[in-house]
Amino acid sequence: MSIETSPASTPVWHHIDDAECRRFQSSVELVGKRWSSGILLAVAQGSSRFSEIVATVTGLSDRLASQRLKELEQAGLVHREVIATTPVQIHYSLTDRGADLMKSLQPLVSWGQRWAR
Amino acid sequence: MSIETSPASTPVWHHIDDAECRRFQSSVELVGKRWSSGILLAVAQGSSRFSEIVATVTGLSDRLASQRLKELEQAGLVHREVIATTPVQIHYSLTDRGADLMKSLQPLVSWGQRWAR
DNA sequence: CTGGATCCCTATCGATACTG
DNA sequence: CAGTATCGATAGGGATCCAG
Repeated sequence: MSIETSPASTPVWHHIDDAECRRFQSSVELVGKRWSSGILLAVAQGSSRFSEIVATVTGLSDRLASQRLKELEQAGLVHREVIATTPVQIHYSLTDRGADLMKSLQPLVSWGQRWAR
Repeated sequence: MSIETSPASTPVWHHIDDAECRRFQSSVELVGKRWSSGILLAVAQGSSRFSEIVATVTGLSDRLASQRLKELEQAGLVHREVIATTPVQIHYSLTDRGADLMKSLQPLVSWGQRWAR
């Protein structure tokens, strides 16, 4: 699956693979869910504790933070580590997969810059 | 706003700009909405007529196609052209901005390939 | 501190029917 | 052909309270 734009021409579709298409779609839908990108950015930034993430992402509630983190963990993007202190500490971090995703999202950031109004 | 991963280390946050962050978030949320990516891919592929898009994107209904296309048009990603024939024909195409978006999404496709299970 | 459970409200969806 | 209108069902979200 790839898309190319030749100069002064229309985009061209080169190859479609259904499974790949679904993977792409589910990825972009997860990341596109409300708060997901904010949480990923916060974690990428260095926020590791639950309350830290909630504080970093403006407007994010406990409930949604919990829910999204669970989804992101299930998707293998975020790693959850329990540290047996009292009280218990939880550390969140990006998995390799998650970190690679963030790098793959960088062109999208640049796109936003290029076309800023 | 940029994210980097140094070898064998954790991702590093270099710079945050709130406006840029919101732009990024709203972009990814629009593209991440159900059917959006499918529609964009269909149009990038060459589907230009309304019914063609609906037929190309499996499971997409008239109503949602209409709604998403309106959103994508408002976001400046898709161009809608009315051709005064009888009956009237509508042609959809990617704007330059939309085509550039699709190119910026390519690393995400590659990411999906790299981490396919 | 890190969430889980509940309530309740709104947005969104799919299906169906209809129009210029 | 290219949508719009309407409706009931469902999912998502905020607020609040509670627990290990």
